[in-house]
Amino acid sequence: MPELPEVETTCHGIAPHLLNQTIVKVLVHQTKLRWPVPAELATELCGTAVQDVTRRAKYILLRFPHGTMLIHLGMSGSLRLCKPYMPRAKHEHIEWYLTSGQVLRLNDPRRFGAVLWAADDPYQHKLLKHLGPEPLGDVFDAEYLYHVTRQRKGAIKTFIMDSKQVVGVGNIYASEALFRAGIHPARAAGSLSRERSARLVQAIKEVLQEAIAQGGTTLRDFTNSEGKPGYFAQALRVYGRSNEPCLTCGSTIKQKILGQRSTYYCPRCQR
DNA sequence: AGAGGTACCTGGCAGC
DNA sequence: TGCTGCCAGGTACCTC
Repeated sequence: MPELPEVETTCHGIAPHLLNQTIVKVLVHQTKLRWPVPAELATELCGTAVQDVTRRAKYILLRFPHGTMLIHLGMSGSLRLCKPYMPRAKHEHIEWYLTSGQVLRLNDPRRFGAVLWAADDPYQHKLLKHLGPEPLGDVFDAEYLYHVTRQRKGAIKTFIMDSKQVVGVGNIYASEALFRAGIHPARAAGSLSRERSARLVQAIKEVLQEAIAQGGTTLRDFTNSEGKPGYFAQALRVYGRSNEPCLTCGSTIKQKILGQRSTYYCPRCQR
C-alpha cells in the first residue's frame, strides 16, 4: 500500500487529530520492526505534545519539543485512529494514546516499517540525509533529471525508483509514469533526451498528484486513516494489467522483471 | 561510482 | 481441506 500518495494521505488524515495533542501513554507490543523500536519511545514521549506533522519522502515526521519521531510504513504499514475500547487488531504493534481520548495505532503485518527517534535535526538523520529531492517540489524538474541521468546505463525505471535521485516514486507509479511519458521502462536512463526528461518529470508529478487527490491507491487493502479505501486503483493504466489491452493503442500490456520488481508497459506506446 | 543482488516478514492465492 | 511455492506496494546494505 504505501507509496507516496498513500503516505501523504495518511499524513494529511492524522495531522488534525495529532496536532497539539499530548501523548498520555505509548504501548509497544512488538519491537521487532525493520529496526528495533527504540525503548525511549515509550518513555520520552509521555506528557509531551505533537508540535508538527510533516512528511519527507515516505517518512512521516512527528515533531515533539525534544525530538522527532520518524515513522515509515514499509510495504504493509498503516496508521489508524481508534477509540481505546476498540479491540486491538492483529499486527497493531504500537499504540499512542492521546489526551483527546483517541489512540493512534500502527498496523504492519510484514513489519518492514520503522518507528525511530531523532533527538536532533531529523534531516541530518542517517536515513534522511542522503535522500534526493521531493518529486512534487521545484527542484525536481526536467533539467535536474536530464542532468543526473547522463552516462547512466541502468534502466530508467530503476533510476526513478532510486531514492537518492528522487524520492517517493514506488513500483506502481514508476510503471504508470513511464507509460504516460511513452518511455520504455528498460531504456537506459542516460539515453533520455531533454524533451523526454521533461515529459517524464511531468508524468511523475501528474500521476502522484492525481493519486493524492483521490486518496491513494487501492491495491489489496489500503485504507486511509479513517479506514476508507483509496480510489486510485481504477485509474491505473498499466500496473497489474498484463495481457490486457493497452487503453491507448490496444496492444497487449507486457510484464517483465526489472531490478527484481514487476514492471508493466505497452511495447508499442513505450519506446 | 554504478549496477545488481540480498535481506527483512507475513499473508493471500494458485495449483496440486 | 491442506500443503507448497510463489508473489506482493520498500529500501538499506552488501558485493562485484
